[in-house]
Amino acid sequence: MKQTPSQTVVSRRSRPAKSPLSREAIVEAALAILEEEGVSGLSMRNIAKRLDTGAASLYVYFANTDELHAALLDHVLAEVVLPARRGTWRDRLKALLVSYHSVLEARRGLAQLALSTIASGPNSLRIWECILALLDEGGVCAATAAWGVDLLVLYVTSIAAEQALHTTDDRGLTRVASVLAAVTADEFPHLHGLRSEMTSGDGPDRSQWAIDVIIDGLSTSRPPA
Amino acid sequence: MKQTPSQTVVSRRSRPAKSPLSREAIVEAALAILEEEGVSGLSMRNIAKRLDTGAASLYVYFANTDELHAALLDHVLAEVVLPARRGTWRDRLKALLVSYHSVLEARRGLAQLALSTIASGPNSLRIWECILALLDEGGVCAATAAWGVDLLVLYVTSIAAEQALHTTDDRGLTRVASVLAAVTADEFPHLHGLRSEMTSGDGPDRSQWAIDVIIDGLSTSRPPA
DNA sequence: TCGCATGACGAACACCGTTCGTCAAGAACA
DNA sequence: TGTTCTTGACGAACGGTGTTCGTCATGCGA
Repeated sequence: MKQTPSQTVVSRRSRPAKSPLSREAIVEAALAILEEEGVSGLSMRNIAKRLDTGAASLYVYFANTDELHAALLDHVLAEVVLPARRGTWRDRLKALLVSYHSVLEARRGLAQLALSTIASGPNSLRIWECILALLDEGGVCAATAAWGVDLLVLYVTSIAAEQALHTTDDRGLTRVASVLAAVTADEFPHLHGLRSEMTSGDGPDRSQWAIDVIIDGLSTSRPPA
Repeated sequence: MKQTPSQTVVSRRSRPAKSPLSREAIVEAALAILEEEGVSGLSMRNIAKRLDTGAASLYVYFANTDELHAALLDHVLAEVVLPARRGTWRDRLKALLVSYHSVLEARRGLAQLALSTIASGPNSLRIWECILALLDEGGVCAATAAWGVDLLVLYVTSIAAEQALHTTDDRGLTRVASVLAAVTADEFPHLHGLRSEMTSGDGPDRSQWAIDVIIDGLSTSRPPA
């Protein structure tokens, strides 16, 4: 940062106070990077650079990258809106999950991060509690509900991550598409017939449909043994 | 590898022929590492070391790690057993998915790898085709089926990955458990009441239950617009 | 005003994926 | 039997990563 450590600190003028670090400031900087460069830019050195400091400074506030990622995720999860008291439990549950999905989708790279990070911050708890309450209201038995929370959250997260993969200029999807295009009708008849439908549909359509499917399953299935 | 490049190659005795590299040999070595050290040991250098060569040699057969991972995944997916022609389509679909799940579960770290790798190898195609055929047999409409394949495979993969996280001596699950234990009854009543059920159940029970839930939802839901 | 706790941070360590240039072995051909 | 030419093997290096350690400065309590 400074040119020579032997001389006096000359240029405090340019960045007047250089506000001190904090978990909040670090999370904000990381979030900005996530949006600009995606998850690949989310390195300790890169975050520190944006804060005009060194990577080692971040370790005062976070034990490791996992912890920073968890804080990052929970920070964004604050934006998930819990549904109001109106409407059926199904509609409200769906609204909650759609909100969850859209929050993950809104920020580039966030869904991918959510997949590899176990969120257990206060905002996660808030969401879990709300889902449990809604399932309880819907008459879903307690054991089903407990496991259902995991099912719903995990699935919304993973579908967001998958769609994020498809959205970015990824070599993965193009490879799948080219593989599908090369499928012959006599070797894989069904796949051949549906090869265009397989990759069709935009994100929100597919995920809302999938959320419906899972809620349907949850509300009709019997309790786990 | 050799001590001095100036002298003659003296010790070819110890490893007589040093069988040449191949995609197959590399995948086998990588698989062995995956089983012994988990996904963290799966680096190019580490794989090469097991083959008694340098990392650069692997790039003759794989363009990058993504490609190697995809090959690795598809290689293991060969073990997924497609169900026989007997039984209802539901039972057979469930059997296929359970097999898929158990294959991912059997090898430490594989599920985690599957989450971040888009599988589009021949074995994936084989499985996709089978799922499509079963859904078709079950009268699920084509559009639902096309999206349902994605839903089913993605979900089985992610639940396997999550359970793998829990199985290994992970700091993640213990943190969740401790957070749940600290939940107060008046702040999060439902969560408090179900805090033991949330983390209960072993892997196969939960995943089989979840697979049932999704198939239920798929078979009752209407087509996507 | 004097310690002292604490945050900031440069340097270093041990890794990582990937590329490049070189070298040897084998195939193809004269 | 030479002689070229292709191809795989691979050491070294580049630029990145997470993390730790030792040191320095700052601001606060005494």
